[in-house]
Amino acid sequence: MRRILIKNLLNSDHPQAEVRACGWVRTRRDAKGFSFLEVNDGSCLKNLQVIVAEDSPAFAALHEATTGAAVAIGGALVASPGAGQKWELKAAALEVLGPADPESYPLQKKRHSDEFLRTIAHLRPRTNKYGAIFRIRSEAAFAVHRFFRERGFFWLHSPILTGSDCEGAGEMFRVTTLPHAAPPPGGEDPFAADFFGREANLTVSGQLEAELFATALGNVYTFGPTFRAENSNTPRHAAEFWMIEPEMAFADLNDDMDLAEELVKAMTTHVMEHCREDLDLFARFVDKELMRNLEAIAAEPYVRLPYAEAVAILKRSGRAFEFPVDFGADLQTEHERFLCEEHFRKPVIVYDYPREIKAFYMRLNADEKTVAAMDLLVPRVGELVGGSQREERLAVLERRIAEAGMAAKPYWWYLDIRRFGSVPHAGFGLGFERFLMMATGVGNIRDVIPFPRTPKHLEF
RNA sequence: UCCCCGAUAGCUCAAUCGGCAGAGCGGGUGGCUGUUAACCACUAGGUUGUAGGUUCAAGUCCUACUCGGGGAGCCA
Repeated sequence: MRRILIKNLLNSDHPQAEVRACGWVRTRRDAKGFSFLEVNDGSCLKNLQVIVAEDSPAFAALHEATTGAAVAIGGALVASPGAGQKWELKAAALEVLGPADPESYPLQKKRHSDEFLRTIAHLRPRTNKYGAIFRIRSEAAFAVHRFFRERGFFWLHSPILTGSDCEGAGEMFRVTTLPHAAPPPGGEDPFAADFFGREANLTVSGQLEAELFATALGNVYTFGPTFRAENSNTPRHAAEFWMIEPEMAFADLNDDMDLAEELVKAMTTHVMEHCREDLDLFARFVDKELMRNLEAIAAEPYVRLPYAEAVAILKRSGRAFEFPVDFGADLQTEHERFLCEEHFRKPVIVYDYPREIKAFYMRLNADEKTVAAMDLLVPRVGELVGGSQREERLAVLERRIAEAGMAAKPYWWYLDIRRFGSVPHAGFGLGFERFLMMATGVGNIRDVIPFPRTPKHLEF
């Protein structure tokens, strides 16, 4: 008999005489004459309550059905006389597919700390909280694709391996097939004997490739893993993380801010509509304010604030910041938090940053002092989105590359786009894990990605 | 990379001034006619992160290291 997902059994609108359910035992409660098994198959947060009576053939295997064991149960889905669940499964047959030694199985019914669960990341999805996180993660990814598809964007598979060593988004991971022990002789090209015959790295961003395709397909987005070899040790950074990077042709900074706001709202709304039960767990145990915050993020317009005004607000605040606020200096974490958590109490988009503190490819504004860049800041998470209108004027871009002290030659293809049919275009990057932190209230990026990669951590 | 805090049973934590290392949960055994973070009784479980030092005596004080957490920088 084919198994039925527990999610579907629990949503049944009628009793069923013969069903088969499979899953992992969360806990067993023995009474005189029968036992209750709580079985979870990952299809939803809730467990299926299974009744195993002493006089049932299922009883023989019960002693092995301990916490963590994989079981298959055949029986009748009947209305539960007890409070707390609508349906329960009266077992006629019980098979323990994979036992779990209760002495050494590390998960117990009671709450574990996130720190401990990180050390058993292979088992943590079997807990309520992590099961919920990764169901939400899957649904949020679906929301991304749905959002862009509905708007005529094409999903661009930007490369993971890249030959450009100068994307300016942070330290890169080197990719090589050369043996460790054989450093190339001095003077020669150290990469000549390597797989690609030149330096290769893992991508830090698909933006440049997305720009190329935006000038052909119009509107595109990338959604995949990116890699940064920064020695960042914070709850908001990982060496491998997923990023969503849309790029629009014939678009300016206002279009860019509109798109970012719409995307965050659509992802939030989608998760609220499709992950109600899982989100509830976070609203109850992780962040009491969660639902109210998400409703505001999904519905209220975001503040749009030129950088110069942000600086003025911070100066007027009378707040003693650890780092002084001044035009020309980048906003510090404490400044960003003040703006969106205390002053406005909602998401804030800061735009038109001083040119000196932003990347070379951002479009120079008419004032020649600022660039058309924007950051979307959200309470608790900080920078969720960073984007800009791109510099489409060849001469200006070449000047900016020179000013940044960079060589123009490796960018020949990037500059070609400005030579042939150049158009105004804009895009941004949204950190997928940071969105998940915002959506669930989880405070550490390592807990919203299945197998976190951070400095000195590559287990699993 | 810098600053701060921490590490005691499988997990979460206690241990007063430096003086016998404990509890809850989890595990095991038994009990209980419907439980649902079940309940009741009994029970096993420890090189106090590692290495050194001070002391009659160190979980407790000192030094170094390892690991974990928080904050900062870098960013998404």
